[in-house]
Parts: sequence; structure tokens; C-alpha cells
Amino acid sequence: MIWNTYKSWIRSYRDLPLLINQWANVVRWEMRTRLFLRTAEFLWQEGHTAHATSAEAMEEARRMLDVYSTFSEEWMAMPVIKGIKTANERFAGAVETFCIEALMQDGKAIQAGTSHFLGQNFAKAFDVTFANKENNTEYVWASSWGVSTRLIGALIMAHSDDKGLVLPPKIAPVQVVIVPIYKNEELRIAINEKAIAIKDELKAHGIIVKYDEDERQTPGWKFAEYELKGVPLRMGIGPRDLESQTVELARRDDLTKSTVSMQGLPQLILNLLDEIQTSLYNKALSFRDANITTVETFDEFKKVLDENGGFISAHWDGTSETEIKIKEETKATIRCIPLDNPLQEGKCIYSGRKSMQRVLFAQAY
RNA sequence: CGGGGUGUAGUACAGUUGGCAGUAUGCCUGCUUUGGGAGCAGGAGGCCGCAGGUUCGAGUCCUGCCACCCCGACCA
Repeated sequence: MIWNTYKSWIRSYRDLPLLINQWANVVRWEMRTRLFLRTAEFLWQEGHTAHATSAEAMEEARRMLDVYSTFSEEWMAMPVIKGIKTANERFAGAVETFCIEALMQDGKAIQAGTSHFLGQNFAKAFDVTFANKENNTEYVWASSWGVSTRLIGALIMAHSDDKGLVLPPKIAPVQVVIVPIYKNEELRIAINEKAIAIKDELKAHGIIVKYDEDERQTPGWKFAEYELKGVPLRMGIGPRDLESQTVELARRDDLTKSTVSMQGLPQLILNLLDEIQTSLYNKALSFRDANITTVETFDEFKKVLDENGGFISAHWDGTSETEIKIKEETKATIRCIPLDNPLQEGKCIYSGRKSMQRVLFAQAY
């Protein structure tokens, strides 16, 4: 559809570049679905662009890969490896497929986003041409890219623990929840007043805060509930706090608690939220890096896959044949050839043939 | 589509050789509680997936059907 439209819209170089983005609900037949990761119906964003030159289209594909990786890392606190897909894993019709790969806590990899340099393949297939400055007819150069609600699944699996969801502050729908603790009606009113004042103060500083004054649940119940829901920061205000002009802050990421003064709360909390965001990212990054194993032999490869999982950095002879055989024997695929991959001569772990670089293998979602 | 499993209270499950339908949790009422999913007492709640069959008697045994879950092949 996009390309049929392109055909009617594009006449000359003055029409280029053409950048289209659409959000679409997609329905696909799936043999087997997986919650969030592979659902029969899902929402995605797809971009399609047409350019006058190859370099421009390539630049666009790379730019979007950066947009996706920045979002993953800085907002979702989920480190990703930017890379190129092998011919085998490449999107049909693409000249080059780029991807961002993340590692989940169970040791399996997930593709979090992808962008493609399509060359002139689609232009030729749909006959989309333009007149260049010299009035010569040329096929347009294209890129496409997308992410989907699969990111939600990745987010959940990247950070959550046995107590439930853990959300990075920058995308948490509620960043701070205030839980009042009281023994009688008189205290309830006093604490209520204080809590509302604090809530308003935090709100004025742009913090997304919820005050849970529901009287039907005990504080303990609320503590557990908000942990389950992944609220980054919980603030408890009770009689003792009222007495000493303090509040109790509990971090969701490391489950630590501290008692702090009511003075200067907004700035303290803004700092804490930043710290949680950074800490979540660093924790995921350490985990990821600790689970990239370099191997030299296929036996080692299988052992690591079996006992540890994660990414495996190994030499590969560059053939689809070898890649497919490894997949058949181990279910592991080449997730990507990292963009900044150093060239290094070696021997393919499977065929023993000459290899120019290591690539990243993993079992993937 | 192939292989495996499960259907019993709102939810999660137990139910022996065929013999009164159970436990936990949740729910309702009351009192005491409230700084980590409160305690005690009392109470309500069931087409045992559906349809047949065997039997004096079926949650339990037999036959057929239906639904859901897991694994595999497909895929982002």
C-alpha cells in the first residue's frame, strides 16, 4: 500500500525525501502466540522512506536505529547491541537489516527494534521512479523501520524480579506513591493534610505522584501492591514521621528504605528517580556484559548455551549453511554482527574454516 | 497440525477401595487492629466442564463431546 502510494506521489527529486510514519494494528496468523512478544494482534509503528540517493537512505536507516537504541537505553533502561543481521536473518527485500538486540534475565535474547536499508529493491518491484536534476529517470532508494508492543514484553523481562514489575522512572505511569499510616481518625486527618501538601509540592516539580488514601486496605497491603506494580519510589508517612518531620522512602529497584527530612523533598526525589533510572540501566548492562561469553570450539559453545545462556561471541565462516546447521543443532541463531565489531582472524567454531570476525549467537524469543 | 496435561466454591487446589462436597485464600457481619499483603469469632458461597452408560449408590469407573493450558513446527 505504501509503495503504491509512493508510485503516485513521487515524480521528481523535488518530491524527495519522502518520510512516512504510521501506527498500525497488525493481525497475523501465528502457530503459537506468546504474551506481549508474539500476539495474534499487536500495535506497531512502521516508517517508510524514499530518497534520491543510496547514502541518504542508508543514513535514514542508521538514524532510526539510533532513535530506537536511545529510547531503549535512556528511557527503558534496557541496554541494546546495535548490529547487522546475517543474510539468513535479513528482512526479505532488504539489502541490509539493522537491529537492536537486548538480553533478558533468563539468558535469552530479544530483538527490540529493526531498521532496513532497502536499496532499490522495492522501487524496482513497485516501479517507483523519479526524475533527477539532470532529468534522468532513476529508481528511488528506500528505508523502513519499526518497533512494536513487543517492547513492553522486553521491558517487563529486562527488569522485573520475584516481587513483580520494576519500571524505570522515566516511563513509569506513577513515579512516586504516598502511603499514609495511622492509628486513629485524628492521626489520619493530620497525616492526610501533610500528605496532600507533599503531593502538591511534588506535582509542582513535575513528579508523577499518587496519594493512596484508600481506607479499605492496610499499609502493608499497599506496600506489596505497589511493588507488584513496579512503582519506582514509595513514600510512607506515619505518626513517627509526623513527629519528626520526616518521611520513609523505599526504592523499588534495590528494595532499600531510608528516612529523610520533609524539607527539600522534591529535589531529593528528582535525584533519586534519576539514580534509580541509572542504576536500573547499569544493573542490566552489567548483567548483559557478564553474559557475553567468548568461545573457541563448538563443544564450548553448546556447553555455555546449555548451562548459562546469554550471548556467545564466536567465529563464524560467514555462510548461511553453517548458520542453519548451528541453529538446527542448538536452536541458537546469530543475533547480529555488532556495528563496532573488530576484525579478528580465527577459525569457525562449526566448520573450522577461516573467519574474519566474531559474531553474537544466542537463543532468542 | 502433532505430542502431553488439566477441567471440583470468586481464585488456587485436595478428594484414598465407588459411600454425607473439602482445604487455603477471597467475600459478608462484629469487635480489636493499621510502620510489610492484620487477628479472633460467626456466616454466605457448588449443575464436581457437558451428554450418555455401569451400579442400590458416581467427583471417583466406562464411552463420546466441549473448553483451557503446556511443548514442538511458524514468526517480530
